[in-house]
Amino acid sequence: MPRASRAQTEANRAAVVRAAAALVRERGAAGLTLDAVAARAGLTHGGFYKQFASKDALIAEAVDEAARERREATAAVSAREGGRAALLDWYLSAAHRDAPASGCVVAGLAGEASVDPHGALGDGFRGALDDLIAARASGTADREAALADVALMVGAIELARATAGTPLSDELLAAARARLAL
Amino acid sequence: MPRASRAQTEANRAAVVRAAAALVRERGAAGLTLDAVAARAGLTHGGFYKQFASKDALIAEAVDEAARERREATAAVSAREGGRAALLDWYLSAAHRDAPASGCVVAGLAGEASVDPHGALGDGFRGALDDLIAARASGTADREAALADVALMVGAIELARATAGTPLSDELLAAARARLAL
DNA sequence: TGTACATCAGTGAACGCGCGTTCACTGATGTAC
DNA sequence: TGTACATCAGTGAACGCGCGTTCACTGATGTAC
Repeated sequence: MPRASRAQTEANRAAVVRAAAALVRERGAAGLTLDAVAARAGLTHGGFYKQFASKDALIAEAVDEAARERREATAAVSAREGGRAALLDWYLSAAHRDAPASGCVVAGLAGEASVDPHGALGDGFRGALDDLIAARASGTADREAALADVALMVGAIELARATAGTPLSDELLAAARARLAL
Repeated sequence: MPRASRAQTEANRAAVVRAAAALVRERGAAGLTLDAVAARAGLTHGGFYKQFASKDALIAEAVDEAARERREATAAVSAREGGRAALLDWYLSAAHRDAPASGCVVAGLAGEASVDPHGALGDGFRGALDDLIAARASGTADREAALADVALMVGAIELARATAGTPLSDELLAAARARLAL
């Protein structure tokens, strides 16, 4: 399958970024392989460097893409009546726990970002974290409370994922919901 | 430096486990290399398989060792007057944020455990998490509150590490302290 | 509009490095007498 | 207690695999006329 059209080329590039945005949340930046990304986008890995400077450059774009996807979904929910509560319900749900690939990028990458804050994903991660804080703080003036809320949300879902399949997992999500519903 | 005495052999093995317990918290299980562990223990990596079945076996021991170290330190603090508050003060301190190698193993490995709950560190991680929950719950009957507290503690320190060097990092720790001091 | 040709996106294979794992070797330790 | 010898912890080098990166090649796309 030689030379694709310009439109196809652009579509392929976007598909690669979207595939990477999913995989980086599911497996982390270190666990993401170019082969897996290309396969998910329906391509082979050989042409990768025609479109991207390096794996790190893709990671950076992927984190931004994941943040953008999530920002749009969050904006839609937050705008509704009772948006703050609905956002929480989703964030601390079993569905979100079980689908990291389409979930919050902050939750998916917090561990890696904490180990290597200056890595390829650092800047994008911090941008996404700012988004999440802003989303939680929207409609309130209490930034300190929003910060604690976000830390709780991220910690709860990460621990719930680490204990998935055990009773503790659901308990953690329920405890976080109870705390934040106050 | 050929054949070491039995006492030396035992000391070397323990040094390797302690080195791994520090490095696994600092760099994660995937970021830990046998070369780095051996060097930190004052050895070369060649003799590694005389003592351990695999890297994964070392990881499992290292996580348990890290949990043990932390349990002892925690027990000492918790036993004191105002132990619960003192534990929090340490956990959410800049010192703890900046020294992951000697810090809480749950905070250090939550990200990796959430991405790969069935990996080499999964069981040890969950054991350490149970310890942390028990430490926080000690003296209270409210398990649900303890679960939310732990999720907040872990989330706050992870996000603080990911943002280390920015004002947000200290803000996150302060917000978590304020929330838990209630 | 059609034709000739240059471009270049994607393929599949190869390269090179890092790191887990293995191995031949050394010589002090530990044991048998 | 001393001597002879087998054991084996640790060394340094090598092996092999995974994966990021590079490259020669293909043939449809895009352009010049």
